Amino acid sequence: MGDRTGEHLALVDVNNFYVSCERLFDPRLENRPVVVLSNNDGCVVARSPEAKALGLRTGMPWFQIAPQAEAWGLVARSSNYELYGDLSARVMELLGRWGTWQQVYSIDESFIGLTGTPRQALETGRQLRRAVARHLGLPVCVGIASTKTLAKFANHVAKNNPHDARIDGVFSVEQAPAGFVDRLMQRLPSTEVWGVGRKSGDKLERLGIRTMAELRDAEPGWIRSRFSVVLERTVLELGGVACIPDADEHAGPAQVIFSRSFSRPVVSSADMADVMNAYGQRAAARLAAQGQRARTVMVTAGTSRFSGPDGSVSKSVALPRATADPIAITRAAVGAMRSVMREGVPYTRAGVMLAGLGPAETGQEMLAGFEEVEGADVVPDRHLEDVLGRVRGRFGGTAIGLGRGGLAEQGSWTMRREFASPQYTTRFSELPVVRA
DNA sequence: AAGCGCC
DNA sequence: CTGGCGCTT
Repeated sequence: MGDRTGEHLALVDVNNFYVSCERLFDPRLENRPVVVLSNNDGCVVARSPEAKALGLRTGMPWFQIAPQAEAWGLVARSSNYELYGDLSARVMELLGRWGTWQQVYSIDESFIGLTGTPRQALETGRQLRRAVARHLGLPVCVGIASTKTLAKFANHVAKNNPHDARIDGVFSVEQAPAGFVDRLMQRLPSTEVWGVGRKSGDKLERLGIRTMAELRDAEPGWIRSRFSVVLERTVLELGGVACIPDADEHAGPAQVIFSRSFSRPVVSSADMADVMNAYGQRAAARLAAQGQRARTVMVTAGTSRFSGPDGSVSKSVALPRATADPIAITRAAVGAMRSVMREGVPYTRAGVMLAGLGPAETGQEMLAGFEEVEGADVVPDRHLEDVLGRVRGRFGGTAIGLGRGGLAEQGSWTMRREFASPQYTTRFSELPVVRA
C-alpha cells in the first residue's frame, strides 16, 4: 500500500467512453443509439444509453445486429484507439490534478486519492466532474469510499442512477444515508462486485452466497480456502479494510502483448510471416516506448473459437540478449511461428508477446558506448528503436517501419474497420473543421 | 496453456 | 461473419 492513510479513494470513469469520444466530434450521434465495435468490427464494446435501451449488450456480434441497424436508426463506429487514447491522456492528466495520488487503472478509469472530511471529498468529486465536463466535454461518474472495491461499488451506484438529482453522477459510500448502502448490497448480486465474474458468481451461489452483502459478511479465511487470496481481499475490502495493493508506479507491465484477429483467415506460411513481421514491429514499438527490453518472444496463432477444430499453437523463444530491437524481435517471431504453424490451417488470429521485461539502458550506459564521439554536441542514437520512436513520434505510427512498406502496407488479413471515424485530435489532415 | 475477469 | 488484454495457476 502507498501512504494513503486517512484518505478517501475515488474511482472516476467516463460514461460510455468510446461512444462519448465519438459524439464529441460528431454531434449527429447525440440522442440516438450508437455502438462502437471491437477491432475487426467483431462485436459491441461500447453503447450509448439509447443503444442499451434497445437491448444491445456488450459482446454482441455485429453481424447479428447489422440487419436491424437501419430500422433502429443505429449508428456503428469502428473503434478508433488513436482518438480514445489521446482523449484518455487528457482526462487522466486533468483528474491527476484533483487527487493527492493517482492510479490510472484503464483507458477510461482512474483511482485518485482525496483528502479532507467525507463531506469535502464528496464536494471535490462534484467539482472534478464539472471540470472534466467543462474542459473536455466528457461525462464522468465518481464513486468515493475507503477502499478500491467500495469505490468501484460507489461508482456503480453513481452510474446506475443517472436521474437521481441527489447523486448526479457522484456517490460517496461514507456520505450515504444510514442503511442505504446495506439495503443496496442486499439487493445486488455478488457478480456486481469488482473481481467477481460469472464463474466465481456461480460457485459462490452453490455455496449459498448470492448477494454483495452476503459476500461482504462471509468469513475471509473460508473464502481464501475455497477460492483464492484475491477473493479474500475482495471480501475484506467490501468490509472497509483496504488491502488491494497499489500498482507499483515505477514498474512497467510484466508483459507486452500485440494480438489481433484477422479479417480473413491466414493459411499460408508466407502470409503468416508478414503477420509476424507487422505484429513483431508493433509489439517492439510499445516495448521501446515504455523504455523496456525483453528477453523472451512468444508467438501464438489460433483457429476460430466458434467453428472447426481447435488448432491453436504457440512457441516461446529466448532472445540472445535483452532488447527492444525490432529487427531481433521480428526475426525471432517469424522464426518461431514458422516452426510451429501448420501450412494450410486457417488461422483466424495471432499474437506476439514479449516477456522477461526489464528497464532499458540508462543514458549513462548508452553514452558509454560512444567514447569515440566525445566532444560532439549530439550523441547519436545507438539503438534503432530510438530512431524509430522519434520518427514515429513526429510523423505518426506508420511513418517508418521494417521492410518494404514498413507498417503502412496492408495485407489481405488486415483488420476490418468499415465504420472508422477520423483521427480528429492526432492528425493535422483530419482535424475537424469548424465554421462560424 | 488455460482459466478468469475486466474493459 | 463473434475482441484484446493482463494476471494467475
